[in-house]
Amino acid sequence: MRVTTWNVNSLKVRLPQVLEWLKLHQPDALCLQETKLEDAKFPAAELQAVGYQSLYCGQKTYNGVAILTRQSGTGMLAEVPGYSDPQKRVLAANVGELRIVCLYVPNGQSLDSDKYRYKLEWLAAVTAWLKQEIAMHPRLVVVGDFNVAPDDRDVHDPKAWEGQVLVSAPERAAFQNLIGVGMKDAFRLFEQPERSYSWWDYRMNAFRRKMGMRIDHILVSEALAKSCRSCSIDIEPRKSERPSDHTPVSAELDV
DNA sequence: ATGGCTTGAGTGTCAAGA
Repeated sequence: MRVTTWNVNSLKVRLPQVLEWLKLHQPDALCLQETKLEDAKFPAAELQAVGYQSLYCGQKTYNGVAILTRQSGTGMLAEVPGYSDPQKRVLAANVGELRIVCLYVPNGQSLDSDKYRYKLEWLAAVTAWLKQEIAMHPRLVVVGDFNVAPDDRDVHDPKAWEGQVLVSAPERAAFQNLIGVGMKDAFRLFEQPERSYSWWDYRMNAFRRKMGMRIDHILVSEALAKSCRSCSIDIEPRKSERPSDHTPVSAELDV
């Protein structure tokens, strides 16, 4: 099984690229964030035409998550039980032997923002829920835009970013806490190129200058880690016309 | 220099992203 995560920053704008990418790479599951679409406007027919079924949970303008699969997903859950949140950021489903959780972690804006407090509270709620998920589903894959660069090597200029949102100590601790439910960062199970990032700012030619961050992640449960064959970032879509600022991250699992 | 692009909403120009 191959599982991919991609923050598309508007599925309406990025649909042609998503269709093209699906035809080229044929993952078993493609998890999307920032679809920015109400459910009534989700392009399920266009995706069906290239062989993918859609599970989605969206809203107008902001947020929105989806899981596209070749075989149908079951056991869909679109919110953290007991944590009511009008922002559509969570989607879980069983796909084949896997339980897949797709997350769009709040950005946080800045350390003194209410959005930052929301980010930490949200991560704590999700972590508590994932403890239950992994107990019920040992073959758990948690993917998405985490809006946290776990380590300084995930940041193009750690000095400039020190203490900022995406890298601050409380965010990194929250990320480690989430990992602590029994997950591994699939990307770091393997040798990787220097300066591997999944997001580059649209401004200042950040992509060309390799000024990025690794904030999109695939976490695999410890039970799955030994069957993980690879994890890689595909920077090709970031080179296209009207790219998303994020690029796909994929993992291959022997299941 | 709190900008720099991009998107959505909506038709002005601003919020939000990261």
